[in-house]
Amino acid sequence: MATKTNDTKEAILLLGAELIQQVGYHAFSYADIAKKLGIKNAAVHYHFPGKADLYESIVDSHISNYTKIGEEIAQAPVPAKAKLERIFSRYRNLVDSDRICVIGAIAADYKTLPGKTRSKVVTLVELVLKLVEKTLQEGKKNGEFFYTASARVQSLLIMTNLSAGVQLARITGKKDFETIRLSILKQLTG
Amino acid sequence: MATKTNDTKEAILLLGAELIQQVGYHAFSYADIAKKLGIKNAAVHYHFPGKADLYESIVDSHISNYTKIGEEIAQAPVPAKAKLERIFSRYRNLVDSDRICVIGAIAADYKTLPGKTRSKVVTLVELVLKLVEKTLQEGKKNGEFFYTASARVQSLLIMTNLSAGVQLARITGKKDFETIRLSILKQLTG
DNA sequence: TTAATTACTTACTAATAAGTAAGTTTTTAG
DNA sequence: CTAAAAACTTACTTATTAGTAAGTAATTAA
Repeated sequence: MATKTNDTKEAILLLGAELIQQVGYHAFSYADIAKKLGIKNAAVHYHFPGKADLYESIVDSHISNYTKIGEEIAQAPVPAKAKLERIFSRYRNLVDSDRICVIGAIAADYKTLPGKTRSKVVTLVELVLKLVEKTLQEGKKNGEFFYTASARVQSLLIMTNLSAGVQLARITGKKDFETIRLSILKQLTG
Repeated sequence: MATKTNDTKEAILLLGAELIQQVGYHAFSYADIAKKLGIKNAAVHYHFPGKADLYESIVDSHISNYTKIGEEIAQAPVPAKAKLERIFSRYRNLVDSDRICVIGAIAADYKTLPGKTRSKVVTLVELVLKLVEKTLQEGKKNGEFFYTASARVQSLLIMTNLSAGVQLARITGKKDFETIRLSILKQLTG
């Protein structure tokens, strides 16, 4: 039962995330959102009183998305490589849609965010790192993956490759992201 | 012969870079700069007519800094590891001064930058990547470094580790950056 | 020493920002 | 069908933004 309200709220949330990832938190306004959605400024404030509330909801929705992915991945009877590629493909989509990852976007704005928002961001980051860490462990156990560092450290290395990879792709081109993505997998699979 | 002008202009440039790296391009104003330096708003506009001019000058100064480092490194009779660590220490300093790297900061704001500025950014990025690439090649030749990918790809991987590493450190703490930094060196030196 | 150039300040503007109070329309539940 | 709750719009306010025009002070060069 999708009410009109939920549609509008959801649309604001999606557009907000898009803008944060495309131009950054401080480079768009509620007026931009209102204009694009054909609603009035105050309607955005109705759903998200302050810009920080919008930000927080975006982080929340990412937390719930990655939680869901984590649950699905835990049980899925597929190779660890396929599981990892599911996360990789999310990053490739970012490159294609002119975005950077939420975590990278947030890191840039981090010093201007309220404390409450910050702690949710920490949750999100740890969630993603853990997800990759577990997949790496699974792959090693399987004999699919080879790496010498700890799974946690390897997760840090891979996620920083991906996160900065999409950022770099903005500047030097999409090909560099593909290069990075493929060489991570190559190194991992020996 | 450091005139008063050069002092002011240089101070604006340094503070501008600090702010871009700390809070991002759209989260500070000329008024912020003026206030901190004890000058008037219009004085900032005198030296850098538009905010984009300031941005461009900051990129320019980074280009000249890295060009200088490149020249020094090319001739220095020190191990490749020491040369690489010089770049690494720049990134460690960022973490300690609550900044992210210029390239990462710029990547976040990239879509809002004018074309002229963008092309300078490309120059800067390629410069840094090339610098690391050459150092990696030298280290491999020396027998100091071990890596299987091409030097260019290895440079991409290391620079994305560092760039996103300082960003991650904002969120999950400084220790994660140290972990990343040390494991890059460990993997490289076998 | 004086004329010109450089480095500013004062005093604005026009645009846009986030946010709110009060009223209106729409939806939903009984 | 109706009342009340939800989802808006209209119409503001206050603050801040980037930027400029015109004037003044300081430095430099002839």
